[in-house]
Amino acid sequence: MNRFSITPPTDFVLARDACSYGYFLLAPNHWEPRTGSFSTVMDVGVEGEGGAVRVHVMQERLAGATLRVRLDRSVSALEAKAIRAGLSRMLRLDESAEDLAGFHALDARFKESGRGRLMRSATVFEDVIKTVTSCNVAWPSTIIMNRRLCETQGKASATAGPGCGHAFPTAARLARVRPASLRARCSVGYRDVRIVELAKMFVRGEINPGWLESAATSDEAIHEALLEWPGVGPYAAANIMQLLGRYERLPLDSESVRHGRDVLGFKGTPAQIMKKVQGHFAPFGVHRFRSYWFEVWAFYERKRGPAWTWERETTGKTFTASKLKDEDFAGERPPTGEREDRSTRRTQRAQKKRRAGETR
DNA sequence: GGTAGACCTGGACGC
DNA sequence: GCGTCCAGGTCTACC
Repeated sequence: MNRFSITPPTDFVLARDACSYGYFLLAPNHWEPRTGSFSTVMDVGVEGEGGAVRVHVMQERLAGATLRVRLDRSVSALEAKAIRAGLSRMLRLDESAEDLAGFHALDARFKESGRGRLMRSATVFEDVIKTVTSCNVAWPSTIIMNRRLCETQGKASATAGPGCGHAFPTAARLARVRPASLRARCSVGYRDVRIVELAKMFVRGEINPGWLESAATSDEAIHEALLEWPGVGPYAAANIMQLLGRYERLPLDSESVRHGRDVLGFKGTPAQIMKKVQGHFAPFGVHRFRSYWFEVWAFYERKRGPAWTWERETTGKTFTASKLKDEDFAGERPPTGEREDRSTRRTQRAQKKRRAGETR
């Protein structure tokens, strides 16, 4: 079998729902704007055996239309089942139109566009590592880290194709890598030890995806557990929770401060603005991350056009707080005073450093 | 509990 | 072309 079809939820639109979160721009995923098709590479075989599979998904431009899935090699029924499960997780095919109605009832702004699903990875492990690679780094570096993780540690697909030709590495694979090797080959920097340790925790069963994805597990229990993991702080924990489909916590970062200040008009220190952003989205209750995210996403789309037109190597690399802040958008240019503040702070730091050197 | 500084990389910037 | 600075979230030491 090298092709099959999937019946998605009645309101599912591939271009909208796949291009709904930054991970659609990260390897091994690839969105092709010209054809409106999504592809990825999945490692569905037994560890050490067989190659990865390139998976290509298309849909007619019609909500709820059948998803046509094409593979670059023939797969067994078991492998096909794993590919279906992976795609279902990535594209949130388990979230029906009725499920999203609850969100739209709380936040009617996104009812017309139908926004509600957030693209994620095929496995919890990949979501966790992708989150760690997005911490304390500009977005272009996250793109590089994920590409190199796939190219150097992931299983190769049988054929060449668009984007990365390798699957995302499994936990078993990353648990065996020396941290120094990961740092040298994948540019992950000090995250090397944390990534390998997380992989080992998955392999040893100390992190149990089943427990994390079980509806019986409380948000509080998961949040508490996540904060114990290496490389996972408040931002990463909240982000992993939204990837698990738990939208009540906001992963607030520097980008949230930019949004609070530039779009919502909040004033104050970054900490004060974050508090105001928290309060602003509180009325959206269990869906507050969706409200927050699609508001941010709408801002990006006003700047760069619809997400389904973005390409990883061009538009996709321009999403950094500093780039968005410094751009000369009509009516949204940062106040001159702020630019002067940045320049002044830089000069003051240089002076402080020089003084420190003189007193040594 | 709050704060300062180190961690590491790619990109921006000044010379 | 080279050197320096900056942004980014987590972690640890210290008060």
